[in-house]
Order: sequence, then structure tokens, then C-alpha cells
Amino acid sequence: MSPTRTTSETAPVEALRLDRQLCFALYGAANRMQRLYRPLLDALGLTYPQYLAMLALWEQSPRSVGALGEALDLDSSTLTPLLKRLEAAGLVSRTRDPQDERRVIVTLTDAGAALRDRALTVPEQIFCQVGLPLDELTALRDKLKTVAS
Amino acid sequence: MSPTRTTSETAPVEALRLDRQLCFALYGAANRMQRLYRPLLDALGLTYPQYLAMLALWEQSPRSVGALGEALDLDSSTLTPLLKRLEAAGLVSRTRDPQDERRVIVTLTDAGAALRDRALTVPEQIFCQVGLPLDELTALRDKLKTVAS
DNA sequence: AGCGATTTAATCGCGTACGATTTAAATTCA
DNA sequence: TGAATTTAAATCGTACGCGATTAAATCGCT
Repeated sequence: MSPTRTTSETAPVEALRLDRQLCFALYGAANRMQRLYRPLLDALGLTYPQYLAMLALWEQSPRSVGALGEALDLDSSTLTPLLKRLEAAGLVSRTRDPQDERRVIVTLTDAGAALRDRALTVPEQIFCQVGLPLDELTALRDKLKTVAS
Repeated sequence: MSPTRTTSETAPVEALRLDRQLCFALYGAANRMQRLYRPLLDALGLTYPQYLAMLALWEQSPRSVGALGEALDLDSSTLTPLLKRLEAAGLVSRTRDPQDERRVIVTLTDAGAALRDRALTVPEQIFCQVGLPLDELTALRDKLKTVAS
């Protein structure tokens, strides 16, 4: 009755089991979350990371690339192309800081500021699909903030 | 004493605050986790998603692309190029299933199976850096599995 | 003032993710 | 049986992430 041994279900090494990995749970949840947002953000003409950048800018608008990167934990090699696309979409402007020409200042355009109104319903729509009670969601979010940071 | 009004800290719309978003906590934690793994996986010659694919294959080796995609929640447009790179690295072989020529069967090579030994210490090394007690890590992992799935 | 060190973005290369489409093989069923 | 449908992978295009490097501006120090 021993299983056929053509497949190598090599003696379960517990430490390496996929379903035991926090990293995989995180990876999967992050991917699924992005898929959940996609249809809503498509309607706004934003990608998921662009949406996060807009959230940051809606909170505070003239910001340097560096400050934005700090807030999002992304560096300029990721942000620069993303911001150029937001600029091409007419949502932000990018100008050198006259006080310090190394810095690039990102500012919401009127269209970028206005887009916030259309984004207002997004969080609620996502919440409904996540399927966690608010208190658990909050606890999960706060626990995630402590992971490897 | 009101703040200067050149910056548009537009009246805090609670629902859109970055620090309130589960999606952003997830996004950040997933990115940070990947950065944590990078130096360890570099030593194994694997990327992070490749490592996850190898975890799945170490559990069960001849698997179709579809079955692997099911396990990882990825589709063939992501997996096919990834698996071709693992094949180029000599860790897996890819062959058409003779029983059903639509299917491609992915099998660990000897080198691929052997790599598991060198991966054995990875989970422990990561655990030390994540900074969560085991019971909290387990609870977090299991909660993540329920998110949007 | 001058010059090396530092800081800030941008650039480049590689490897994902994924929607949309394509190709080929297997299956259904008229 | 054979045409239409379904299924499995591959292909293609777009947009990340990020390590490594580069370029330009500023700072620090004598």
C-alpha cells in the first residue's frame, strides 16, 4: 500500500513546505489583492502602484521623488518611470527644485487632484471583497507593518 | 498658526489614507520579504518566484505546468518563461506529456533535487530576520491565506 | 576658492505578473 | 467521422521592482 515511487514526494522536509512559508502566503495575498483592485483601477486609468503613489500625493502634493520613495518604500529606479507615466497621463507635473537642482518635485495637476473624487469609493468596494471583518483587517494590516521592517 | 497653504494636504479623507490601506501594508511587506530573501537566494542562483517554484517541485516532482500554476496561483504566461530559465540553469526538464501533447511536464533534474539540501537553512535564516515569534508568524500566515481567496 | 565625498535622480538590464491573443491538441457530439 | 468547442501552453505587450551604474548638483573641509 506504499505510494508508487515514480514521483519524488521526497520525504517531507517540513521547513521547506510551501504551505508553511510566510513568504508564500504574503506573495499570494499580494498578488490576489492586486487582481482585486485591477478592474476598479482600470476605470480610473491607474495601475496598482500608480494608485499607491496617488494616495501618497493626495495626502501631500508637492513632494520630491525621494520623499515619495520614502513613503512608498520604493527607489527612484522604480518611481521615475512610474511618475513619467503619471505625468504623461496628465495627473502630475515633474519639475526640478530651484533650491536644489538635484531634486525633482512632483506636484498633482488639477486633473490629478480631481481624480481623488472618483477614487473615494474604491476602499469600500475592496473591503466588501476581502471578506474580513474590519477589526481583523485592521489587526492584519498593523501586523504586516511590523514584518521585516 | 494654521499651516501654510501652498501644500495641498487636502482635508484628510480617512478612507484614502495610505497608512490605513491593507493593500499597501501587503504590498510593502511582500516587497520587503523579497528583499530579505534576495541575498540568500542569490547564493543558490534563484530568484524569489523561482525559489517558490522549486519549493513546489521539491514536494512533488513531475508536475504539469498547469498543476504548478495551480499550486502557485500563477498562469502559464508567468510560469513558462520562469520554467525555461530553470531549465536553462539545469534544474528542471520540460517535456510534452506523451499521453496528452497539450501538457508540458516539469521534472526536477538531479541538480534540481540536490539544490534542496542547500536550501534547507533558508527558512531558519529568514525567520531570524522577520522578527515575529513563531506563533504570531503562523497566525499571520494563516490569516493571509484567507485574504481575497 | 577648490576639490573630493555625498546626495539625488535617472538609466540600464533582468525577471517577473498578467491580460489578451495565438497555436496546437484533445474532446464533444451532431 | 468530422466540424465545432474546449483545454493547455506559449507568445506578446505593458508596467513594475530592484541591483548596479551614471551624471549632475551640493556639501564639507581645509
